[in-house]
Amino acid sequence: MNTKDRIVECALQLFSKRGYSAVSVEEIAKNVGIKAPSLYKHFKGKQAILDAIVDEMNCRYIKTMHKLNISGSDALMDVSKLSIISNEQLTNIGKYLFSFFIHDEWIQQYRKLLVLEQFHNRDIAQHYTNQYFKDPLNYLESLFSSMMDNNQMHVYNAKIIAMHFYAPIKQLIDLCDSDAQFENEALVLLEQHLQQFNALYRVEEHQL
Amino acid sequence: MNTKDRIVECALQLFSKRGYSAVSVEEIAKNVGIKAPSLYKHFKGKQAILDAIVDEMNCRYIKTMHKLNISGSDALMDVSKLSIISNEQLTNIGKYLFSFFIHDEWIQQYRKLLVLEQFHNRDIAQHYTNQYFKDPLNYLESLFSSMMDNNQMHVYNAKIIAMHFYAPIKQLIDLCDSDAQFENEALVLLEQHLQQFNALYRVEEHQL
DNA sequence: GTCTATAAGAAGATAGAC
DNA sequence: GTCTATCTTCTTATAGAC
Repeated sequence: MNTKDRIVECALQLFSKRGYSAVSVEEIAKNVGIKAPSLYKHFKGKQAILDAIVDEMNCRYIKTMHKLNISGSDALMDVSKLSIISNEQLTNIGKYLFSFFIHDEWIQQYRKLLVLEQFHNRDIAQHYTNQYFKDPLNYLESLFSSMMDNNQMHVYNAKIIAMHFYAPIKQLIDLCDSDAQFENEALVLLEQHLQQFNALYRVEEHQL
Repeated sequence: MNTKDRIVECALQLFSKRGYSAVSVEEIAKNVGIKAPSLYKHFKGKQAILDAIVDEMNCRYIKTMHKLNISGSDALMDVSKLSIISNEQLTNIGKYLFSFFIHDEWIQQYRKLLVLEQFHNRDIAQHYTNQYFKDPLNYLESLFSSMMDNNQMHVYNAKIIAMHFYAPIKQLIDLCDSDAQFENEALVLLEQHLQQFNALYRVEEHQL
């Protein structure tokens, strides 16, 4: 990997733990393995590194969303392509969401960065709410909407069903971010949550 | 109010928006209306101000929890004192939780501080997970447990019911923290969430 | 592109007058 | 308790050699 990318990587790692202002340029350089002044050949300044991180991760996010919506995926499939979604498939969507957000190191570090900078940076607050609230909820709302149309789910407010599906998942993610040791417990709760969600909302499969 | 308390108040206000390390002692002093060196007559240093905030707010939290559990309250009542909880009372518990967390300025600022410092400070991470995850979930779990015992709720996993009740509320709080303008929309979603929760989980009232 | 040297300023903290 | 003056260290950033 070239030096510029290594700077972005190291900076993200440090920013995600302690926040932008608590990390010095010298510390970033040290982690990369160069001296601080060398870093200024790659970036105009400290702020430019943060901007590059946000641009890079935002770009990756858009690409990922594009992939998931167009070409499908193991778990997050195009809503319009599926007529019937089994309980197991729905459970897998929940598990996939959780482990994707938790186990991709870049995703996790960038989410932590968004959390730490959200209150004094409007753009970052916007990225955070879009990526971790509005976009997933909109996706799930349309998924559950079409499932209700096909008599696969009991009829309720689709937006609220989406919240009931997603909010517990996001809560478990937040807990893991705050304490990585919680993950094992989170996996059990995730499984139980998804089972109970199916029991509450799904029209029983033998009735289909 | 004395100067020491004003320092704590101003520091919390600033820390909650930009985080501990982005705020200078001079800036805190300026907000209080004194010069930076005067501040050192009240606190040993910057870190001592943060420690005082955490101690103070932790103390308030314990007192509040004590009140709610012993002497009861309009909305969050002692579980053991109530034999029957109506749909409306349950809805009020949810609304009270939300507006208490959102509208008390100290509570909101302290929550934001906990969020901003959680990833590099174990004590703060602990306070955050206790106050915003474990404690409310434990309270609700025992509430729903006793309601199931009394045939007021359909029988499911009480821990998961608690998550289904609380996670959407916490999610709406997080969204309001990130964007205060979201509050009106959040109130609508909160109402719909609580209604749907009752519809899903509660044994219908005329059956009692 | 990386280094050493260094400027320029900010930040935490102290001394001592009032 | 508050102030002015000051110290020291840290931090961002630049200049210029290699």
